[in-house]
Amino acid sequence: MRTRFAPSPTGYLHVGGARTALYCYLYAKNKGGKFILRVEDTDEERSTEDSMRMQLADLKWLGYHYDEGVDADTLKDFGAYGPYRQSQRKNIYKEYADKLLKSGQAYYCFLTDEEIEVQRQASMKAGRPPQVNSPYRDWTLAQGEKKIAEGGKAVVRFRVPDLNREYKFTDLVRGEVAFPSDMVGDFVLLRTGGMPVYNFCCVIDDALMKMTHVLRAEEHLSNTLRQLMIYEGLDMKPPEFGHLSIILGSDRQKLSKRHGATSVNEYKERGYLPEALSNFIALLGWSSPKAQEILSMSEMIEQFSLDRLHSAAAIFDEVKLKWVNAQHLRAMPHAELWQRLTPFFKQAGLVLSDDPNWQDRSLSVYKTSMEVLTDAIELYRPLSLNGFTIYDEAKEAFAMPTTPNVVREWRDQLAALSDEFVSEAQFLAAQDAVKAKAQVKGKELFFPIRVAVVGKPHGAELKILIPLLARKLLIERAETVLKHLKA
RNA sequence: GUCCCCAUCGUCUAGAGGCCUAGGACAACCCCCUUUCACGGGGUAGACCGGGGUUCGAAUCCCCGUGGGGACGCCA
Repeated sequence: MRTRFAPSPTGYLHVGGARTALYCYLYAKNKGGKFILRVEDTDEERSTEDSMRMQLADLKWLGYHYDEGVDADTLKDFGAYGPYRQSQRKNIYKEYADKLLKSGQAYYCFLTDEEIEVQRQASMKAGRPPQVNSPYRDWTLAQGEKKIAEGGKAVVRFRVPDLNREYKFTDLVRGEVAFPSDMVGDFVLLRTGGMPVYNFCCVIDDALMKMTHVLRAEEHLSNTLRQLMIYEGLDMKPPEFGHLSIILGSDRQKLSKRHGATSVNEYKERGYLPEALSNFIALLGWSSPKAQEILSMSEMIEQFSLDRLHSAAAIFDEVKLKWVNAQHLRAMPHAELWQRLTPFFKQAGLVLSDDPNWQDRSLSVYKTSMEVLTDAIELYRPLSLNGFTIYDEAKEAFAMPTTPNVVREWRDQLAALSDEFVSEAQFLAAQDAVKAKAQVKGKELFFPIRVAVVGKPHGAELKILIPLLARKLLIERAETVLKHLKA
């Protein structure tokens, strides 16, 4: 049993593509089969190695490990059926195109774009599907070759058999599907430069790479007819096909840029966990037999089956994605969660304690207020060891005549303690002492202390924050505020 | 235009002729927990696109309509 994901490197990895990859991966792993990655880079204009690198990195981040394909880091092929980049398989396609040419199932066509366009318009007007009717269809191979030798530029077209019949196949997700054979006209196999076209190399590769199950996006459903014709022409056995419904935006249009983030990488940067993204997209068209909503990768592998695939299109709802992410976040061991958080802290310039114990303690406090990893940045900012800034809002507290005295008392209370950290009880006691000694209450008490802790009179609750800040640091901050007051 | 696919709460879905007074999850609303917020717990509201069949019986099967989507490239 072999499945494959075959992206074309013409941009970032889209969440729709990620879901296709995920289903292929889950299915292969569930069946103990192989999952293969093939790069469909036959569009020389749009394909870039950079895109390929990005997509492979995204796939790796998602954790969909393939057994054969192109390595994400070295970009080297691995596996027994390579090369895995179509651009490196041109000679193979040529060989099969020649076979079709020789057997009369394909022919050289010298039609120009303009001529084709005229035909297309005419067909449309006549209420027929816009098909090409090539005058070169009946040329012999020798005639075509002669014209090429004389400098003619030709594509290789498949000669669609004009027997009037239906092509039927059983779609893995849709059941029986039938196409009338006259639905398509003679289509291109090889471009003028000899580069093959999707429908052709897809067939050759799926056959040569011994694919047994092809799961792909719904937009390929009608391509299946052409591919079936090629399989037949080459006397090769087609794999099983399954066409996945597409993912829509909130306006029921195909999910695109204007709906917001569509690329896997964007979700990564926004602080989503790969396992949560996978969990969420899996549920867009598949359901757990146990009606489970939150699943780990291994649970998905275990429970995955084709018969629970849903054939209707689904809308991508970021609100639910967030919820799924929060669930995964909260279920994660603190040490691991901290690791995932680290790059975001670093990027935001926060310097936090490297004491695992402290990290664990802080996560117990903050974990439930985070939905995505990036939420942690603002949560942890007041705890940063390097980042004590006195904000503009603090001037309201500075304007109070009682403030210098309150801050001094606060510092003294801290200095009188001895532990590394100040407990909630100690803080409450210290606050009461300040209140008594400085003879203030309400705003006049809370604002200065708050400013001396977080640099502004508002924000997270002190009794939660204080126990996470080293006493030494609290004293330093109070001193800083005092200096600021004198100036 | 032609062909193909799809159609259950706002959203993701369960549902394979009686188990359906249509179940779950997100979101919404209410209550409880909590000195605030968040988490958590409990509850309320909310859907079978329409019309015809078939059947004792239809969300489930068939037909038509409507709506949505896709394909019709020297893109994939």
